[in-house]
Amino acid sequence: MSDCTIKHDCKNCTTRNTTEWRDLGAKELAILAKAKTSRTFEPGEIIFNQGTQAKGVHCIQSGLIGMRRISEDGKSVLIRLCAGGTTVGYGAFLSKTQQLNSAEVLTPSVVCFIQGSTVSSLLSDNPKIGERFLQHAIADQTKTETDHFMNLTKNVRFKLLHVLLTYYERDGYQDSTGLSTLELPILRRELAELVNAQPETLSRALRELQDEGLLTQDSKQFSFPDMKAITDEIRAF
Amino acid sequence: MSDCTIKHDCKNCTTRNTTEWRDLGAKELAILAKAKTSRTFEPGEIIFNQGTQAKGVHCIQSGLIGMRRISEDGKSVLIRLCAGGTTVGYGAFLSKTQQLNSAEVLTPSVVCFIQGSTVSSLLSDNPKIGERFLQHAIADQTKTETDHFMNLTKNVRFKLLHVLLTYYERDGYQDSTGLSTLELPILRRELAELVNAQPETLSRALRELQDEGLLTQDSKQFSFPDMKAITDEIRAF
DNA sequence: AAGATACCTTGATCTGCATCATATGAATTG
DNA sequence: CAATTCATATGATGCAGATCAAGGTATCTT
Repeated sequence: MSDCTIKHDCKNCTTRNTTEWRDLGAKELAILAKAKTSRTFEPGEIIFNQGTQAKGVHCIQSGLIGMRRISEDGKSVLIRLCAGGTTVGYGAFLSKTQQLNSAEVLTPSVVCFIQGSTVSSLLSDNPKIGERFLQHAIADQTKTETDHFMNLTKNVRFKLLHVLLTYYERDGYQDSTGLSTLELPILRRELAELVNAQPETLSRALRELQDEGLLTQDSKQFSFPDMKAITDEIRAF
Repeated sequence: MSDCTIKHDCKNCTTRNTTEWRDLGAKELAILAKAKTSRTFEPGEIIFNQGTQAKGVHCIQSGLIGMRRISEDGKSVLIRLCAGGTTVGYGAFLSKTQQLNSAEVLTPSVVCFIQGSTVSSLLSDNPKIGERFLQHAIADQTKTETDHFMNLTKNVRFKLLHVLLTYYERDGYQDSTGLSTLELPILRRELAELVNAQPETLSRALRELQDEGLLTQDSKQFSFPDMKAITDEIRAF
C-alpha cells in the first residue's frame, strides 16, 4: 500500500465534468494536475477520519466511499455513499472545522487529493469554483434533510425499497432474460446501515419483499420481477 | 394584516452583521434597502410554502420561524428553528428548485424579502456574498447532519435535554433567586416536534426530569436546579 | 480439503415510543 | 361567569424495530 500514488492529468479525467473543476481552463487544469496526488484505495481503508482537520479536499475518481459518523458511545451511522465524480471533505476544509464523518472506502477506488492552498487559489481566481461548491453544498443539504425526514416518517421496508430503487436507477440493467437487476457491491451489514436498521431487521425486510414476489436476491445481486409495484409503493417521495 | 409593509434602511439593521449582507458597502446597502420589502408576521402565518418556487430570499430580522416539512400522507416534522439574523429560503432560490420546507411563524416576527434579481446582482457584483452563502450552506448542512445523527442514536430524554440546554445557552438567565431559567415561547406540541416525538411522550419525559429534580416547569418557563447534572449527561455531543 | 473466520438468516424476547382514551386545567368567547 | 375550545397530562395498550441467542452459509487460510 506504499507506492500506489499515481500521477496523471486532470484534463482527461473521465469524471471531472461532474465535479467542481468542470469549468477550469487549460492553465488552471495544469495547476490542478500538478498539485493533486492520486492513489488507489482498497475496501476498509480510511481516506480521512472524523474529528480531524481537513488539509484539502478529496475527489473520488472511481469506486464507492461511505461517509460514516460514530458517537462517543460507539454507535455508527452510514450517513451517505459517494461514488466517482464526487468531491468529499470540502465542508470541513472550507469552514475550517473538523471533519464530521470518516470517509471509508467500500469498493476499490481511485481518489485524488487536492491540497488546501491549491483549492484556495483556484477559488479566488475563478468565481465559478465557488459557485460550484455552493451548489454542491446546497445539494448535499437537500439530500441530508430528505434522508432525515425519511428516517422520521418511513419504515424500514420503505427505506429499503427507496435505496434499492435509487441505486437501480443509477446502476441497474436488464439481464439476459429481461429481468430488472442491480449489483450492489456492499455487504448486507452496510445495506442495513444505509436504511439505518440492524442487519437482522434488514434480513427480515428483504425476506418479506421476496415472499411478496417483489424481489429476488443472490448474494450481491438483486432482481425486481415487478418493478411497477415498487415504483407505485415508493412514488411521491 | 394588510398594510403591515414597512420600509426602513438596511444600513442600521440590528441583525445585518450576522447575515450574508454584512460585507456590503454603502452603495450596495442602498440597493438592498431600496429593493427589499419588510413586514411583520403573527404566529401561525406562513412565509413560504413547501413545494413553491423561490422568487428571492427572506431575512428574519426578529422573531422565531419554524421550518416545517410535511409528507404526502400528512406527517409533519419541524426541521429547524430560525431566529433573527438568519436568511431562509436561499437554498431553493439559488438552486432554482422548489422549497423543501414551509417557513412558519412561531412568534411575532419582522421578516424582509429580497427579490431574486437583487440577490443575483449583488451576488455577481460582490464575491463576498457568494462566500457567505457558501458558509451558511455548509453550516446548515452540519446542523442537519448532526440533528439526523442525534435522532438515530439518542432517545427522547437526551434530545429534550439537548434542546433545552441549547436554548438556555442562547436565551437563558438566572432568576432573582439565582435559579437557571429559560423562557421558551412555544407550545408543548412544538417542543415535542423539536425532539421529534409525540406530545404525550414529551410530557412523560418532562415529568421524568421533574421527578428526578433536574427540572421545574411553569407554563412556558423552565428552570434547572441542577445544571451540572444536565451538562454531565449531555456532555460530548 | 479441513478448519477457521466472517457473514447472513431465523426465531424468541424486550423496549421505547406511538397511539388511543380520557381527564384536567387554562384560555377564549358569548 | 358559564360555556366552549384548546393545551397538557396520565393511564392503557399496541407495534416496529432492537437485542439476544443459535444455526447456517460463504469466504479465507494453510
